[in-house]
Amino acid sequence: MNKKKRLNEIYKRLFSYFGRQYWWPGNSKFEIVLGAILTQNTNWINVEKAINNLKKGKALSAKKVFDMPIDKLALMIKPAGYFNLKAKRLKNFINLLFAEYAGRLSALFNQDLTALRQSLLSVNGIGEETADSIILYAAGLPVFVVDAYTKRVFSRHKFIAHSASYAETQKFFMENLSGNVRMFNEFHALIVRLGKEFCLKNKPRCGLCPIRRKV
DNA sequence: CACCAGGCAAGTA
DNA sequence: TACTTGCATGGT
Repeated sequence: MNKKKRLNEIYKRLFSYFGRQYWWPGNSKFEIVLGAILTQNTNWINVEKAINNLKKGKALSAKKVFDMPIDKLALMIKPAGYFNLKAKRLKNFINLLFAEYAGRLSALFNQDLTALRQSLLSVNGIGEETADSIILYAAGLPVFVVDAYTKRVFSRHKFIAHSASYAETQKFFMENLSGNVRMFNEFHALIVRLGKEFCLKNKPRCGLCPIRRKV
């Protein structure tokens, strides 16, 4: 079986096993954008605590975050880790949103995928994965999100080179998956679900744990 | 105790 | 271009 068929078969099996993942968790596009920045190298449980702090403080809106002093913002998102850094990153994004898009996500998202990606990447603190997460899960445009699990699993299973870059990995998925936004959404979520639940804890042949063991 | 979690940018060679 | 390091809380 060729790579393309195998890749689509893997998606089918993951979906059959785990079912729909209902990503991105969150009740608004703004919450998704914040979550995307807050979850950088951080457990989602900790991100939820940070978002709950903002909810409890009735601060979960672009305007509220824009008006909030950065020190106060940092304190509220503390459970998400790297809180000083992430407070800056949130501010960087919000400042662009107000400077260029009148504080409206709908205005930011009202451009083609390439232009939107460039806009997001221009923010200090938004890299490729965060940008693509926002594009796919908040703007609903077709881009495949690549994360550490994706590279780890699919390089160890020889779909891509171990040295594959973000762009190369993304290209492989987007050129070989038969589906579109719906499938990109579910596939990335399923890969994360797989990583969360099925790492074999450093056993040989585990394609999920971060430590590379000889097989 | 060690190690990791849905990265990113800045510094170094 | 290709590493290395700082950032930080909370769970296992």
